[in-house]
Amino acid sequence: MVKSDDFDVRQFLPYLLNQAAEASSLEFQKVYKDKYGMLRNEWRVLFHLGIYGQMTASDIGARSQMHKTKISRAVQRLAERRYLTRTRAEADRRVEYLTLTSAGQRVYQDLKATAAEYDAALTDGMSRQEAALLRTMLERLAARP
Amino acid sequence: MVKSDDFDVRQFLPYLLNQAAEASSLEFQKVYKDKYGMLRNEWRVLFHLGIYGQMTASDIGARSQMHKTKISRAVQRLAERRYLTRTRAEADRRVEYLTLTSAGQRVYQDLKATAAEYDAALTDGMSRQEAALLRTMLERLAARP
DNA sequence: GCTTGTTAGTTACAATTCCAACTATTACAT
DNA sequence: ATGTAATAGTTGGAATTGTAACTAACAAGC
Repeated sequence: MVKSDDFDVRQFLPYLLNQAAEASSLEFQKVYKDKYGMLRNEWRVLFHLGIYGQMTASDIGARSQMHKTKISRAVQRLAERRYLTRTRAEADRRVEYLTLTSAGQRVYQDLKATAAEYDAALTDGMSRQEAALLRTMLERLAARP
Repeated sequence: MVKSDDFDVRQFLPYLLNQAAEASSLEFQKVYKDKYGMLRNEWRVLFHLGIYGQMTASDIGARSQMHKTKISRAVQRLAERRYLTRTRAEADRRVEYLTLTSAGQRVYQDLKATAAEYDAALTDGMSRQEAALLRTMLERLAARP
């Protein structure tokens, strides 16, 4: 049983997380949006493919927690821009393998470099331990069912 | 200059923040959504009024970083449900003072109690220092311009 | 008084997202 | 083999959000 009288909702973790997430996303969004006309879901799909190489849409879903309709639409737009190619699996023709084109690879590398810089700026005031602890806690929070 | 070769985008702070924020929001959303048919922006407006008492829409905007159209629409819906009342300011008739009705107060108290419990569950694995540090870092990240 | 500029809040329309239903294909059990 | 269920991914329409333009009221300078 928790007393709510002395609980300050301003300290509510989901609220703080959303504020921090929105603030930091908005700034980085400028990069992939203004430079490449991409949406957040497209950037996410792109970077999953950049990290893991060839994947199916459901692989991405499993890794990213993104809903399959978001993935489907992001993949469509990335395919239109020729950042990735889709290949039907011979063994199971429901499945499509997604692979970055070399143009897609280049965009990924560029965005990754910018992300690295921006991440460094975000963790600027923190000690190395603090930054590491923050990431660990965020991962734990994201993973909880 | 940051080397991006050894930067793992999976550790990218905006990404982790979004994952954690989405995961934790989704669970709490069930409460205000299923129980009171509210959207996230409405819950946010409600809890600002719960904390600070009477406020104007722009007060809420300044505190919450929410865009004014979000606030405007959230206020409309909360007013329809009779969770708040709007009063024109005599001195400056552009301004409206927003105040929770007693029904709104009750909803706020209930949601606040649930939030307290949920927050306790989220910080369950953490030490008191870790939780405090996390909140501080999130506040800093949210506040950066 | 009359411009010109600013601020509070709303509205319109386009872009996104959500949700549920859908197609196509495979798996599995009888 | 045949009916039933499960899975991969797509699509349509409703709900929500974003963006920019808008109204109304105030403020300041002339």
